[in-house]
Amino acid sequence: MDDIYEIQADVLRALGNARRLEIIHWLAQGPCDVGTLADRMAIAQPNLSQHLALMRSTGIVEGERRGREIRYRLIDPDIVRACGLMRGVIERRVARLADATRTTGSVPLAPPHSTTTQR
Amino acid sequence: MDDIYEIQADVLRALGNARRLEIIHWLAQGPCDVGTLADRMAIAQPNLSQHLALMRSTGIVEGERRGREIRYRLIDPDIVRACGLMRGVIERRVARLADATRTTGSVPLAPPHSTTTQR
DNA sequence: GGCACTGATGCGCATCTGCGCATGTGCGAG
DNA sequence: CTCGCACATGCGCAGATGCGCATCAGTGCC
Repeated sequence: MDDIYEIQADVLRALGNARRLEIIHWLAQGPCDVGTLADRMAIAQPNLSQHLALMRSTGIVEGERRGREIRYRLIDPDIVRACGLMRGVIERRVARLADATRTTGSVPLAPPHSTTTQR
Repeated sequence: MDDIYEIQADVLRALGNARRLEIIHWLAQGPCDVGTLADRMAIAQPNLSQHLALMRSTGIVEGERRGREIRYRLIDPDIVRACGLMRGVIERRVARLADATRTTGSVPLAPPHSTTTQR
């Protein structure tokens, strides 16, 4: 009755990856097969398939056979809306950071966990 | 100009954890100090501090000293809205799964990656 | 000053993730 | 039936995550 958090965390973890966010970005513009997606994203096909498998298992996307290709599509449009909200949050945060940096002349918070400079 | 996905992934990863979702749940009902939060969540204080530090570094929460306590609060209310959208997505998915299971008598998808039965 | 309290940080460990790589599987064409 | 194409899956490894534990740091009070 409370492990709804676990499930929600699974979905959010499935979204917490730049590659998968890019997948959502492309699928938000309409269904697409794996090959085309791999081509657009410049990503290895097995790697893409792994991401798609994960997103399938969490109920974010689903695939349907079309001849020998498989067309993937987003299941729930609210995923895109939620991502849009998140994006707004980020833009506001960046603006806030830029503002604080401009007025104080230094970075206000988060010395550890660089956040942006990863990988 | 495209690593906005990286930043967004950082935030979503920061939300992709049941403990941190619970933190958001409590903070959504008003600011709270660490001790009270640790008490409500039945979690070790150092562990809670680590979660809070991560959420601080991603700009989800912020803390302010109040005497010798520190009151944490959510920075952007849209985080809660996004989580609400996610919750709707999940409820719809669960309903869809239950429906498919009832009509077909078996689980329709995701044999691997059990999703719910982790840890 | 010393002390108690509140919170943050460092360390070590088990586990999970993401990737490249090789290989397996389902489909259509000949 | 066999071949080639489109995806999926298994394996192994480097790096990241979450936790318990001990310890450090800031604050108020005596």
